[in-house]
Amino acid sequence: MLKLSRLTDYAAVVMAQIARYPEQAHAATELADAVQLPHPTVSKTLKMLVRAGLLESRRGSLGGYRLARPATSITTSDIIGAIEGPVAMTECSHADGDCDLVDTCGVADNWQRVSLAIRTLLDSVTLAHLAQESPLKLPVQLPIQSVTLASRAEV
Amino acid sequence: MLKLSRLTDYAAVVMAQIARYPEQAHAATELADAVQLPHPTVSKTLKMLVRAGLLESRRGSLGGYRLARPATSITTSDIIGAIEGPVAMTECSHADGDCDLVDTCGVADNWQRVSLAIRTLLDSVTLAHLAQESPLKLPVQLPIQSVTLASRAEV
DNA sequence: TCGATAGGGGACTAAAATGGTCCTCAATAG
DNA sequence: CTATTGAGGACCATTTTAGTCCCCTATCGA
Repeated sequence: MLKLSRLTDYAAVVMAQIARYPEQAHAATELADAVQLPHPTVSKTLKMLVRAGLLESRRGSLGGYRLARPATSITTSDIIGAIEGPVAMTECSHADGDCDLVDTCGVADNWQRVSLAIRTLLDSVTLAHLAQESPLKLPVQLPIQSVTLASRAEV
Repeated sequence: MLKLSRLTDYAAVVMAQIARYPEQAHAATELADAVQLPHPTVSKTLKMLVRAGLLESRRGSLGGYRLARPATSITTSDIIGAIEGPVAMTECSHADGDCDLVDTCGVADNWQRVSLAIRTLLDSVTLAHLAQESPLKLPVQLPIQSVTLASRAEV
């Protein structure tokens, strides 16, 4: 299904929630409540986001989480990467490719390109986009159409 | 990581192998050998591809597998779908969305759009592309860049 | 200085998905 | 009739994922 893990999903929701009120610090409890998810799980997710450098945390009574940088410069790719590790469709599409089938496979190169295209796409959608109430309809969808035509025409 | 399952990877490799010699029928054993993967696993993969309607099979001594339609009209999306089920990034991005968090989530719409964009991308890359020895360098990659600009400019 | 409020780190478990193997049955060609 | 080749499904081992919990540390304010 090429699906995101559930935690990644949570991460996106939580990040979006924070992004909507960037000024204040958000406690894990508060977020869990706002988002209707069990506190320990949300907490775990938040920790991962901190470790990835997307959130900053502050302990103590007035503590909580806030964005480490503006929502416009946090990408979906960053969020996915924070929870699942770097985006890579196939074994061999990360740098230290150690797939011993490269010879017989004959598909590696092209997969890597597809992978790259997806990464680029995910890089182009920011947290600011996600957090927007109004859906980002055309901006993403329309230009993609031209890709379809372009690459189809090539063959 | 947003990774394909290993079986999907195998499927792509095997399909590409078949696509390179579309005239003949390919026995599972032959394919397993060509691709350097254990026979039972390859066999399983082939069965799945048949059930998804991407391959046609024929039993008996001169039997084997061949493409159900030309390589140009089989997409990577089809292949992924055959093994992992329909491409959908989030729980709620398939039709029968039954996520009870839609209200508090506030991100669903946009994820669905990202999902759609990826699906569109995967639809635009065909088996013929994959099977090509020479990588499809620019066709896919360049137009995507314009997506980046387009959607960034929008926010 | 103390205590209440928050997060940090990591261990641990249960459940599910994945990968891989195997066995028996059915179809086809010669 | 027999050798070949796929269909279908059971089965198991391993890994991944999700979720919980506990104990420690930092910060604020009384």
